[in-house]
Amino acid sequence: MPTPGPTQIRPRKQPVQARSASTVAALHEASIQVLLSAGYRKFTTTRVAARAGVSVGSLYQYFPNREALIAAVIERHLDEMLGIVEQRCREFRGRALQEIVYGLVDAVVAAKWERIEISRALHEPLAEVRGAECVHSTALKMAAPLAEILDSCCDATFDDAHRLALLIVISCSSLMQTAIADTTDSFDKEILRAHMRAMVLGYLREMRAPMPAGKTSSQMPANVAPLR
Amino acid sequence: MPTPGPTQIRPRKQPVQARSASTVAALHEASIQVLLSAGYRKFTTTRVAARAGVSVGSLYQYFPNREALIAAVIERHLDEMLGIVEQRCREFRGRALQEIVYGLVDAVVAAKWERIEISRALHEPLAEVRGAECVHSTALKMAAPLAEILDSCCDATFDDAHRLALLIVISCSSLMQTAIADTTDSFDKEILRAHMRAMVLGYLREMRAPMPAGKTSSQMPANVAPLR
DNA sequence: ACCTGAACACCGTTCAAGT
DNA sequence: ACCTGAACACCGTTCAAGT
Repeated sequence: MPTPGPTQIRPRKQPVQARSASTVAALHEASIQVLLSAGYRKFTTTRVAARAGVSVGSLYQYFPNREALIAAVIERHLDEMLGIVEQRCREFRGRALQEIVYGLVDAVVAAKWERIEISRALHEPLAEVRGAECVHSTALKMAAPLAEILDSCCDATFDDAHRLALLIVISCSSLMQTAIADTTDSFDKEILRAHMRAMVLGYLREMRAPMPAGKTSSQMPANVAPLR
Repeated sequence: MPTPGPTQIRPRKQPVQARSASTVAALHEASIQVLLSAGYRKFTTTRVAARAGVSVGSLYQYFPNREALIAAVIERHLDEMLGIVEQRCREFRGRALQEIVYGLVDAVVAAKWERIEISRALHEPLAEVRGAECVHSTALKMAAPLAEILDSCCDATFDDAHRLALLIVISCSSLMQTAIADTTDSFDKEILRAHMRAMVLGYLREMRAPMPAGKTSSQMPANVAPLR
């Protein structure tokens, strides 16, 4: 007999029929709606199921528990942010350090503010176990292209670019998240953008390795065509 | 009759007899023990009350709800961190920028790591509404002495030191919190300390105002006696 | 293959009854 | 003044019964 093991932590069945696929889609959509309209405190399996127009039992057929449900929303959101970073990293490849930093910071801040409602609603679950895992794995995925673009930079060199990249990603993410969650609005978008630019640039300038031959410092951004 | 209003959101009575004072102390202690031994997921009013050796009813006589209970632990922890910052700010008054930054970063990182267990356990509640409020008000309280020491710096000048200070506090706090909550240990204490030094120093160098007459740049730390 | 909803265990909070 | 603990409402999760 094939794998008679207990049904324990299996990530639940995948939808195979049409109606079940639409059930999953409805649950996804309902999750976001409940989050936006009621907030995480009222993010209840019964409430989400009701909003999706299905029974709780159906919900548990596709999501093993409440955390997995919220994790789905988190993952979608973080994947969007990852996409922005990856795209901008391709665009700014080979440019000067300041251009790279400004371009990336601006893109990320803009993207985050476009999703400010959902970002706010996700603040609490992001700190829970499952959410923190998603955050960490996304940070690792973002650090890769960022490390690459740092290495491609035409006017600076770094030792251990990957570690620098990871720290920048974590630092900027947590800063933006805290700023967005702050209901007193101590930092608006423009102020945060300006300070994040200075913080990342200042950090990288502090950390850059002595220039080797072949890279020219303090020059015009070399005429390297951006990738594709 | 004096204030016949409803008993709604009153922060509960203060202990006036000896036994009730000890009940509050026991609840405080039990909260920390439950948090450390069972984690926030199992931080239950019934569990805390049982651990403290009192009934749930007693708990609700002094804490209006579960959030207020965890908030008490959060506040104590953040107050300790605030104390460290205030003390170090007094010690490093008038020193050079790099000395100030290194001294403060080192002190804060060391203090946080001495409380790493409770810091980890508090990661989730820190993101909840009540916790975020505590974090924000503590950040404001920390920014004040930090702004002052930045203004006292003997080899750099800043416009709007308070805003810089607030952003540094928020940035460093959230970075440390994320690093500590990370169970995969991507950043150990020493690495984080080194990077935080560079990040804060780089940021401030990027943000410093042009030197006015009267402050000397790139000098030995002027022989200014630290306060008291 | 998928859906339903009653049922169970557990938790936050209250309140009448005690000392 | 303070404590107790049963009671209530609500939530996460399961599972026998359906189509």
